Amino acid sequence: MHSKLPPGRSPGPPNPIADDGDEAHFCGTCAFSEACLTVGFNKPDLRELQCLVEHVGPFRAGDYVFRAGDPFRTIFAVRSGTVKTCITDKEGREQVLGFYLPGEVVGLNAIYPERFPCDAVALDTTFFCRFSFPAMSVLAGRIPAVQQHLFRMLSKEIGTVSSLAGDHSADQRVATFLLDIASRYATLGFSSTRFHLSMSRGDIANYLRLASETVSRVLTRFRAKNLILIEGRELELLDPVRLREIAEERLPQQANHGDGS
Amino acid sequence: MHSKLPPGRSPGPPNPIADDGDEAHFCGTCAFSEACLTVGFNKPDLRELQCLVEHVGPFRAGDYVFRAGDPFRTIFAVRSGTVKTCITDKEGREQVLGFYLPGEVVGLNAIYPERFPCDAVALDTTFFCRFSFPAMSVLAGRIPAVQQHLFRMLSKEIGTVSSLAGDHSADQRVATFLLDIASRYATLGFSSTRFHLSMSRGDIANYLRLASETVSRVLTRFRAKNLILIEGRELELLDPVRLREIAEERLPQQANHGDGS
DNA sequence: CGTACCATTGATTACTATCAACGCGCGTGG
DNA sequence: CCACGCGCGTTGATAGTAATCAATGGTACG
Repeated sequence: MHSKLPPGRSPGPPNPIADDGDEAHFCGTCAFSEACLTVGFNKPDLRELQCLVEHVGPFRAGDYVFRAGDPFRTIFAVRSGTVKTCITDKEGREQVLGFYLPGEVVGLNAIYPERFPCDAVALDTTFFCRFSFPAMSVLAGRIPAVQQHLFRMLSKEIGTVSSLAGDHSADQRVATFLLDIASRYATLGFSSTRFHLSMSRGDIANYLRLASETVSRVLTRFRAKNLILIEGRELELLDPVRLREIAEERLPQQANHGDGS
Repeated sequence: MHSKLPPGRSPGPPNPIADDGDEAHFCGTCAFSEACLTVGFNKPDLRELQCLVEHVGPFRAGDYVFRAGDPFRTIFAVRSGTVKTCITDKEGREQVLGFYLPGEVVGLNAIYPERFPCDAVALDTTFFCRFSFPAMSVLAGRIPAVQQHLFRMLSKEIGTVSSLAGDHSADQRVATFLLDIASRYATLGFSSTRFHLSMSRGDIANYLRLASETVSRVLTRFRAKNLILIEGRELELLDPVRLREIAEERLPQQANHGDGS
């Protein structure tokens, strides 16, 4: 189980894991569980899904799962651990595109270019279910639930990426980020108020288009306001309601004097 | 040129249009042309594609094509005109998510939520091919080329949205935007150096996460450097190479005095 | 012919990046 | 065992880019 986190991982809460599946069954939290359940675990169709999946890992923190430019053949569903995707421009500057938690699928943005447009890097010790995309496409042609699931995942990813689009203050971005991660852990059945951040401040900052110092300062400020408890990468959300307000507030400074007009 | 634009549109430069299709044929520039051509124009399969498409329009500038919250049933391929998608938060502030030119498809981000997550607003007089998504899914199950095309469009949209992600200077953002629009017009077979911007400065600014004053200033600066000619919404790229450099340069601070040199 | 919106330009503000220094934990190697 | 280096995170001081506030001219439209 999680008991043996390979490198003498210091104390701290165990890492969420989604490995209730085995050779014969998919993980309950797997990105494809819905499709599988719809189809039914015992039908021959499922056997085919089983055949086109491969369990890979472990990847250690810092390992590349794939690299920008690699030919696209497979998509990766995270079983346990965390992944970041990022592009590196020619000057060597990195741009974090996203983080993927257990049950989420990495690599969908590679279908169109037919090459991975970004790197994927493990942040934790990470395991995947690897699916052959061509095989899955064929299956999708025969099983509407699989096809629909792929469409939905792709569409969802568009929405996820768009949500970063707005021009928000540093406070708003950080609050939104914390709540987003929390809700994704909640989906996995883990605590939505207490969890471990697998990524560094630098990665968070990069993802949010901020400087890492700014992220540090915002977190310090949130802690001072008793909105969160944070120690290293261990986080507890003390006031999610207020965080939500911060994330959504639109008026950076409401110096509302009598603008009653 | 493109013979008959249905409603007698007032003066002004002709708007790029992609309506070489008719009842029996799809537009050559249509987002689905590839799928159609792969299948073959004369096969029975294509007849089904024809059956699930509907030509709708015209929409006038400012008209809503769909609104956030509307139930999702159809996707829209732009035949002619331009569309912006945007979300409006509860305080009434708008956030532009994207612009869609002829041949591009609007609405793919609605598959997952099963409702449109954003508004779509015509910026021009605009016509669409409207596709029933459930019907198209069924067809995709039988015609691999159609399914593949949907996957590719979805994946491509993820990449498009991600490209806004980076933290770039105002100059970089504007240069990137101009080149992106130019290349998309080029794909349509129109000039890639001279075209009409259908959207206001405010929309561009909003899309790029800038203030409209900033966009104005950048454009003025680009004109002063002889990188572009711009008059109202008529634009000519005089030095796409240099614009590309600006879009990609990494060091914001370059004390360029003798630029024109 | 007035109203409203768009675009441009100027002056000022302010948010966040940048530069800099320091503490801390950890692995390495003397 | 302890010195050392290194990456990470925090905090402080300063500066710069773009937002905001403000005013003007142009243009479409009723």
